[in-house]
Amino acid sequence: MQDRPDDKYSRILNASIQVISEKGLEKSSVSEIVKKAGIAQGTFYLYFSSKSDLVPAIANSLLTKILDRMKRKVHGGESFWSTLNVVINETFIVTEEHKDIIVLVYSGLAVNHSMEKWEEVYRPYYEWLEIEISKAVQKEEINSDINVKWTSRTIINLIENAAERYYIGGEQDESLTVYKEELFKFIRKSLIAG
Amino acid sequence: MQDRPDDKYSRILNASIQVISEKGLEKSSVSEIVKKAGIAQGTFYLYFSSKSDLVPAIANSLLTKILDRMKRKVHGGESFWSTLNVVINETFIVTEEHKDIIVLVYSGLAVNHSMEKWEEVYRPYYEWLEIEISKAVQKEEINSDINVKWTSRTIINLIENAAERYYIGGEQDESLTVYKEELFKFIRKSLIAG
Amino acid sequence: MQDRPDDKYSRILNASIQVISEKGLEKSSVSEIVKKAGIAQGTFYLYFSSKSDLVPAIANSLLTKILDRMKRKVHGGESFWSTLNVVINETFIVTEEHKDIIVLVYSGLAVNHSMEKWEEVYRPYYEWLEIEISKAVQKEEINSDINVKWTSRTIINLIENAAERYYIGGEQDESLTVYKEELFKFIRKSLIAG
Amino acid sequence: MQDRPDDKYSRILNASIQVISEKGLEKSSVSEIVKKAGIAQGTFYLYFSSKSDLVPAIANSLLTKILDRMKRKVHGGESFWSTLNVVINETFIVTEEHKDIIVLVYSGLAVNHSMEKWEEVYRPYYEWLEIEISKAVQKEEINSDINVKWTSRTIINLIENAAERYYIGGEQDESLTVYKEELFKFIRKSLIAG
DNA sequence: AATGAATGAGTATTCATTCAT
DNA sequence: TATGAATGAATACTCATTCAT
Repeated sequence: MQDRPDDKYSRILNASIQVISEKGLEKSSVSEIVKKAGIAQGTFYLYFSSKSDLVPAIANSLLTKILDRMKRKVHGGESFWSTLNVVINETFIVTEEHKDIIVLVYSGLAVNHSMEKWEEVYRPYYEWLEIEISKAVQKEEINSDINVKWTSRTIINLIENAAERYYIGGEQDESLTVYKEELFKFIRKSLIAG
Repeated sequence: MQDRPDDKYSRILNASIQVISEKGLEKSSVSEIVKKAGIAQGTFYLYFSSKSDLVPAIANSLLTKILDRMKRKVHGGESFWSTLNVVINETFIVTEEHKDIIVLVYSGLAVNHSMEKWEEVYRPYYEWLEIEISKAVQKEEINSDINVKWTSRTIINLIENAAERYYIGGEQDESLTVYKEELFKFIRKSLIAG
Repeated sequence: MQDRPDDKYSRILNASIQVISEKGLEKSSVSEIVKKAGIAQGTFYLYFSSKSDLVPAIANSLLTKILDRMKRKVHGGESFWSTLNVVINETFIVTEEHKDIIVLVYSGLAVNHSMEKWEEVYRPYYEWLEIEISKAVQKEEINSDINVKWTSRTIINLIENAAERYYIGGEQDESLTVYKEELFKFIRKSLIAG
Repeated sequence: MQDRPDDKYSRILNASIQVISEKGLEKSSVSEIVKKAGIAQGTFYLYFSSKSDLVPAIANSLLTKILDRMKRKVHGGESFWSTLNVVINETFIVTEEHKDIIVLVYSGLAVNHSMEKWEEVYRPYYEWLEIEISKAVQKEEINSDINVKWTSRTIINLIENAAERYYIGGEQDESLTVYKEELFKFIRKSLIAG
């Protein structure tokens, strides 16, 4: 992972996302990825130490994208409930766009027993929400009797799971709006002072 | 999958769980599984159509186990909150016991694009909780203003995720008791009438 | 091979011909053959000692069929040239009917290094034509200056090859009638006294 | 197939011919071939797409060899009968030398349903003889009342078959010289004007 | 004679990775 | 940096054959 991926790095990453979206990780070969990226076989290993090194890079890329979108929509003055809606909406949008690869991202790290990577990749996202929650506690929008860290992670997982179930699991009995409202209500009731 | 797995089927399944727990699915070989099961290579294919056919079978085995444990502890007279505690406790117990394979189960089905299997395997569990929730609604223990089906699935996912984060993600900043209480409170607040 | 194949033997043989015609020998499995024959796996080995034992049996079946057809059309009084036409016609008819398996028969025996079987299977056919040729020599229809045994085998091979080239090799530039006439002329010129 | 096979291609091809001559195609393993060729397993697949891809390559190699030998002995001034003798002699020589693999070549293409390859491989040989026959027709050495294309193919098949029967089928009742003379006479009588 | 569950040897092919250029 | 030819380890799966019933 590099902060400023040069051209080749990005080309590999994008080619990976395309190929892996189509065939899944196991059935994707490095040779197909480099072919799509337009580089030589050996060049791959100048940017990634192995094929499985792609997974955290993809995860990072996607989570960075999600977090950037959220930050761009949240400016600081609004209520926490507005922020929560942003989190829900953006998660659903990105999950829909990347549904073929997002399961890999959400779970693939775990499957490969690389928990440290998982933690590392998710940390900025978790921490950003922790801050938002803390501010909401201070503003007394939500109950002070909660564990901020635990709540941050639980909410993120809850929203991700709901989006997955909706787009990937095919749980589309209701309209998207109703589905997201149900989710919003569920979380809100848990958090509000009462 | 068979309701009454005969001896060979069970031996393969148990051997698979052992081997896959140790090495993960990809690094587990059929030859190692059959060696541990004490059967011939070809016999494997009389009971499973392929190596990946093991995943839903293991998932089914684990979920059946969890559900059986829950049903044994829930008798019908108790409050929903008591039932919810059983669900939380049993999920945490089985997750701890099978933590090396449970991520595979929760995510492997999705990764292999076998959503139908996922739905099929989870259905009895989802439906059982739906009934419990419906009863609680009738008893006015929980808010009638909820979508029972959606709530059932969300609660199960929420609890599974929390247990995973605790045992697999290493999110053990607090005592298990406190952690589970946090979870119970979070769900309870979402459900109670108010 | 049995002179009076009982019911099961015939069912296996016919199933083999069907399956092998479709997929070729190597890709045909005993399990598929027995399935089509409607018998148990083990029963196959009561009638054939191995899978490759099928090839000479099929060859024998086909050559017996060809020879029977020829004998039925040749009664003894006609000229050798009439007999030659029968041989050509019947070879072409059976080659067309069994084109998917006949290459296997003509060459498969040789490929499996089982020359003795080949000789054994072809012998009745070769010998029948030797007798016809000898009679033609005596009737001074054909040149006495030939090696009867060699000629018999050469003619049979020549006709078989021409039929193969026509139906299997796709050498169908001309009409079938013209093609067979070319063949007839070629052989006749070689044989006639002059 | 390449016109200028590089070193590795040739080494694989020669190793294949040796191994397959000994054990036949089915019982020859790629691992044995690469071992004999002194290259890595994977390298095989850089030059041949599969094991069965060897068959047309071997066929091409052998037919090229036969045709080269013939062309070297035929200079253009001689009579067609001299050329025919060259064709017979060289076919017998190469058949003897490669008797363990030549049946595979003559029949393997056909067995594998790869008629196009067969046609492609044989074409230069067929065409060369067509030209020789045409010249003989012009010189009035042979009957003008023949189909040149058909005759070319028939003669080649006839000679190949005779050589096979002699060396592989064990049809060695007479001396080689007498056997070849019988063959020469048979063809000559068919062709000469009369 | 017939069965069919069980066997286990056998192998083509893939592909991540390396390294000489 | 970049290449891509070469490597060779690694394995799921097939299927002819057996044998207890």
